[in-house]
Amino acid sequence: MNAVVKPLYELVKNHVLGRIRSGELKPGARVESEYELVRALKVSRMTANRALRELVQSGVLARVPGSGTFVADLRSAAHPLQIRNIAAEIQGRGHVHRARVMLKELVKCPAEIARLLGLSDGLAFHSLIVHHENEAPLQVEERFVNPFVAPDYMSVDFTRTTPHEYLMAVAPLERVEHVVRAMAPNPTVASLLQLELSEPVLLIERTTWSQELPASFACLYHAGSRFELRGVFSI
Amino acid sequence: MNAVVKPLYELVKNHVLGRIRSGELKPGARVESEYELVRALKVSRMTANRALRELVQSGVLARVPGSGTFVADLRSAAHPLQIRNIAAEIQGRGHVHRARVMLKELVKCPAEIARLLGLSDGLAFHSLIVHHENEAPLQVEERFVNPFVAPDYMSVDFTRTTPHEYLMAVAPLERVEHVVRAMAPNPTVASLLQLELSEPVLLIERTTWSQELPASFACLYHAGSRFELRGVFSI
DNA sequence: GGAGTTAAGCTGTATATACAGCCCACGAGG
DNA sequence: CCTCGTGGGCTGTATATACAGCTTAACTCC
Repeated sequence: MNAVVKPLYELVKNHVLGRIRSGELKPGARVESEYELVRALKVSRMTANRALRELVQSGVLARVPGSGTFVADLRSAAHPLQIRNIAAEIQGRGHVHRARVMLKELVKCPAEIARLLGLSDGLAFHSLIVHHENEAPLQVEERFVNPFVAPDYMSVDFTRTTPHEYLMAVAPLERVEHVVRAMAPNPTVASLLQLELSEPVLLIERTTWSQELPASFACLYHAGSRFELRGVFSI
Repeated sequence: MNAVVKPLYELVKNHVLGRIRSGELKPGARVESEYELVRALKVSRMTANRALRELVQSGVLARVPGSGTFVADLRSAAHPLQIRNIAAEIQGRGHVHRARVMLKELVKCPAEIARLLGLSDGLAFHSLIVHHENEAPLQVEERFVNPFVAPDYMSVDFTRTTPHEYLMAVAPLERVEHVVRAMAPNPTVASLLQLELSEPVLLIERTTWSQELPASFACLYHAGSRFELRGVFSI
């Protein structure tokens, strides 16, 4: 086994990261300029620039044109979490994913959702699907879909393709907005997730846009005791 | 007002993004190679390379050395969410943040937490703080801190600095792990958040590492009806 | 016809060079 | 003493060039 040759810009990044990790450089402290790195580490300025630029993008550093590069103030930095496709997540755990389609219909949707989807007549496709992991219900997915964006929504077999997958294939995704909150389930959701009404539920609201239009609004309900979101952030 | 001159690599990114947004390029489709972009858009290869590299980093494209560049399969892409500092978030809304320190002590902590923090004797600092937004309780923060990482923890005034801020200042943060879930509150948390026991709570568990050591483990409890996490993802 | 070789095309990295624009400190001149 | 200008240092962007390593397809030779 040969030692893996690391790219030079990675070495430059680690040089800076090491001084931050060790505590030598605290938030707000000044980092070497590109030219100083060129002289100290015998690299080209483009290499130093790439290293620093990538550290800015990951939130470790902040740069002020004309002034210098500084360790970012992590107090206000946001730590990322990730929301993944439910079917992919279940399959990634090596388990079996199964979807039960409870409803698939064209309805006049609530005024607030019609407004959100930009529907003048309020008519939208509506689906209610329960996603199972090894036969245990994990997620209830209630979705309203803009018929102008996905006119064939009613003819899709959602036991084979998730609505999210279908929408992405038929209309290129442009923007996704998520809201996560804890709530008590309504009787329908509780029964579909096989929960008591007192058991809390983790709700993810997902709104998607495609080609400048609101494409769909989904409520993803999960049993609090069986579902969690995880995220790791490393500098 | 002059029109803002966009960098060339942004124009190249938009050229590619436009073809994806319009639906012309679907997931898996091949994108122009760097040399094709050089010829088509009259830019240098480094500029095309930067544009494509940044689109890879944002998850829009995937590159295969020796083969080509392709539109990423968004079905498996993860959408980012962000967890922010509570005091910064409240102040960002223009509201008043106030912290009530309920406990600040050295305790023998539960075995599982001792193991998590790598404490052989199980002795850790323990604090319980309620964060208020305009005098309404928003978050209960229970935290166990490794005394070897932050020996002065007990002498800090947490009505002026949040524990998270203090820990970041005293020991450079290296890694943060978050777990988000919905749960029913225990009586202590319910009373501190002024909730009924039946009202669900959004719990964020945060574990931090500093200089190769586990530094702290925190449980952040929020009233489900007053707190939510938000995230936007755009291509 | 099949197997092995070769060439073209691709990404990934690295360098030297150039110019624009911003910031700050220093110094000259009022 | 205060103000204005200037120069040095910094980031940001852009180009031309080079080489390594990988993949794929075509082509040659058996």
